[in-house]
Amino acid sequence: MDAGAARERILAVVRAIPRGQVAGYGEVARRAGLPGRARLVARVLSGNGDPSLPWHRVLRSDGRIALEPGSDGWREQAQRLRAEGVEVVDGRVRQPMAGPGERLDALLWGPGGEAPAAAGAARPRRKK
DNA sequence: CCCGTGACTCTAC
DNA sequence: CGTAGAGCCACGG
Repeated sequence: MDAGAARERILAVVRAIPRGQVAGYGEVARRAGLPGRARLVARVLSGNGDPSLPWHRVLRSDGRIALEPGSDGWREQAQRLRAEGVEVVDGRVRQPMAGPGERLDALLWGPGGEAPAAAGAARPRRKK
């Protein structure tokens, strides 16, 4: 698929995030059928330009806001989340996270056995 | 065409 | 919990 289609898919997934809930970049990418493109998601959000897009509901895999701490975007994202009832402490969303690969997704999108990220990640190396 | 950059992620220490 | 190292992707110089 071309980049344009991928972008649309990503935007669609982001728009589908329910109010008051959040999702990780990797999770969004996966749900958009683009495993391993978490970075692409970030790129799309950085230059979207759509005011109605709930970009603030997308966080890093560890629940932290991806933007530069203290920056305007950072503050705005935290504020928007709190406005939706999401607990944000020191740029981090309070969530009882499970293990890697499904910290945010499993809890937010349901227990429907999501496959572990394993994308863009360091592949199993055993060195030393 | 090579190289640096970044709203990313994961494994090791 | 924090840092360092290593993949991966799309883009711009």
